[in-house]
Amino acid sequence: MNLDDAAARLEALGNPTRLKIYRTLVRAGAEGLSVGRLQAKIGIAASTLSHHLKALVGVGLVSQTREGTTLVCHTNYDLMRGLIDYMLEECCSEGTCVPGVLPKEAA
Amino acid sequence: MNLDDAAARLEALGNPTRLKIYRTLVRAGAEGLSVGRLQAKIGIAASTLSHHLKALVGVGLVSQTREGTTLVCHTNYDLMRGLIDYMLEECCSEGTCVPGVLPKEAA
DNA sequence: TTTATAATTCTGTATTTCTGGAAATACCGT
DNA sequence: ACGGTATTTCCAGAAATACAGAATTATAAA
Repeated sequence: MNLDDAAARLEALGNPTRLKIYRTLVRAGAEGLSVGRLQAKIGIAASTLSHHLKALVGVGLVSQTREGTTLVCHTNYDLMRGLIDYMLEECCSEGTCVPGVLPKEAA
Repeated sequence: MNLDDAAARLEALGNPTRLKIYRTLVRAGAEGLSVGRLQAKIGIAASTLSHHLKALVGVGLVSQTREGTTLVCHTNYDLMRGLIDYMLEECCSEGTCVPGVLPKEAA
């Protein structure tokens, strides 16, 4: 993952409403959650939720599968793990965050 | 760390310029980097850099100590570690991201 | 084809963000 | 106090974001 992709994903998560959406989807587990159920849980206008979901889907953190008229949303664990790895490798240093993790381009 | 604080910090890192600033500071190591040296490395206007630094300092990810006329910037590893822990605990689930990590409010 | 449900897109408004030049401030040496 | 270097604040414009009501599309059932 490069810096721009990481920044885009951090930005997507860097909004309280979107972070809440993402966390709610994580807690829904493997079966995911439909947009409608998500709206009921979060309590925001459908159009607003749709915009936020579009942002999360756009950076790959969330994926959607259609089941009839309903759209089911899932979190993409691999991508989240990749993002966390990026932060550990690029934004931590010399074991100060996690023992054994070294920056790739250390001085 | 609560959701709003996490979101604020993710937002601070969710800008390519600020993420680059943060990563540059991490790579500078324990001695940190002055604002001037940072500007030379990043190559943006001083006022722009100052705005971005203010954002990073505001959420606690970066701290500054004055040494004469120069301001030296340091990353706050503890806070970054706390942010990563938040993501692992709240945004991953059932060992899918990291084995052994469970959400606090699992169904 | 009509009806109903689910979700998105359209539209508009208010607010915020990003950027950097110019001016102001902070600190130090003389 | 003065001069010089370092950094911030002030200001403004362009662009992006957040929000939500209204209209539209997508899908399925009758």
